[in-house]
Amino acid sequence: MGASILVVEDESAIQELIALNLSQAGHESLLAADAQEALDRVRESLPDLILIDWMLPGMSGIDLVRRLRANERTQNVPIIMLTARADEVDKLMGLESGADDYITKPFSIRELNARIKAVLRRRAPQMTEDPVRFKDLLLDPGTHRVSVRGDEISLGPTEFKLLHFFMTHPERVYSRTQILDHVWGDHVFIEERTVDVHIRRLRAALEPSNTAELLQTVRGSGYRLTALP
Amino acid sequence: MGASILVVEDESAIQELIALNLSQAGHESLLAADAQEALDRVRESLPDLILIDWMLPGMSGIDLVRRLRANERTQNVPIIMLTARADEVDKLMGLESGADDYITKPFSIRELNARIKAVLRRRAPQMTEDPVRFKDLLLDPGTHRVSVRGDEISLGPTEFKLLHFFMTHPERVYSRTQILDHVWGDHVFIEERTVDVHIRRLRAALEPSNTAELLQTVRGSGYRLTALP
DNA sequence: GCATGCTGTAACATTGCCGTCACACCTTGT
DNA sequence: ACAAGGTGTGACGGCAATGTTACAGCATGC
Repeated sequence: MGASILVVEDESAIQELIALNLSQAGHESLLAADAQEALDRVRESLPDLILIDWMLPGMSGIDLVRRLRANERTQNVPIIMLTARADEVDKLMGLESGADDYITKPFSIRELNARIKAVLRRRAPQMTEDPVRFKDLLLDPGTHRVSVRGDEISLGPTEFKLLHFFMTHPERVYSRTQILDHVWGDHVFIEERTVDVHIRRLRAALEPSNTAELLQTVRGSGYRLTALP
Repeated sequence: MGASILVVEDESAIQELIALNLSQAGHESLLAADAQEALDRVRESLPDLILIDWMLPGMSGIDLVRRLRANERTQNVPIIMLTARADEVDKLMGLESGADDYITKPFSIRELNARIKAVLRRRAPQMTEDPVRFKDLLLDPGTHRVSVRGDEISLGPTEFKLLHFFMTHPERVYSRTQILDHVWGDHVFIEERTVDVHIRRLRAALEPSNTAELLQTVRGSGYRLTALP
């Protein structure tokens, strides 16, 4: 814990309420009263999460979300919307505009905390250029090599990305759809069963090093890379 | 509608006022005059919502909330605080102690009803991606694993969802129809007795860890996951 | 032009789970 | 004690999910 959270809210009462609550939960809160101030704040330092009120003076909360999503720097920062209007339409618009979650006012502090915790928890680890280690496996995106205790393993491009994804997201189960999104990229239109085939090819490549059993299938859910039996 | 609501209030005038109002709204009201009585009541049957007066003889309302939140059995029951003191501080303390909402006295019946309705609407404990604990059981949807004190339990997809449902809705009896709706999804056309079979399979899987008795049969009503003997 | 390596898809094989039934057992009321 | 309904239990056929193999297309390099 101990995340930095930007609160964009014009009503000072609610702002203080949230800020106090966040600090008690061990978070650092940054405050902004309108969209422009929020954008300025974000330019200085990137928060781990942004809470945005739907109704803001000047630029609306939704427009702010769009702006944040359009900016490469901020497009991956999770956003929670606060809205007084409980209509389904609003919810949809909020999510479509790019928010990760929304809460309708009046909301309880418990609920707010739960949402924050949930959003922060699924703050996904990114696939960077750094070498990744998992059990005996060593994967280096820079040199594009995979090895087990020094013995190199030869993988095709797709198998490499697939293993890279699993090694940066170990122990977690991912559906075929999620795997397609992360490894192939969103919006690709590929048969889900194709994932199975690549899992098989990856397993075959890992087989000689006896590390294939790390890649488990979870019937009905997807696949997972695990260190446990 | 038709929720059971526990009212913890020492002033009998207000108590009766609320009870009358609740019954007119189609709710069943349970009454308790102090914190201890409230705890006793809760032990018998779990209400859908608890109204707690801030000022109570003996243990204060806030302490009661803390006690309820500390108890595994009651930690997810929504709570609304009634308080005569309108200070922001009080609001904060009430919410931080674990209440879902608060109402300052004097309050209008209309407002009370609105709050109750709102809280009940968002009451349903959701089956999220968060790990769930219940007694010795630990279920993690993210990794799709269930364990008892470290020992993993292997479950099929349906048994997993079934256990997940019960663990997020403990201490409450669900009919076979309700279980089908929640676990299989609405509008499925499946024999109700099928639920029995899956309950049996789940029990068999829990048997080795001596946690099978947590899954109780309530003859004529359905099933329930409970910590009580 | 040919060989090579990789990919996505389809088709077939296999596994494991699911839903249902039949019957045994238990509970309740008369 | 009996009947009647509710629940436990074991077995079984079916089928959906997954494993596996084969193949055609498409780059790339020689």
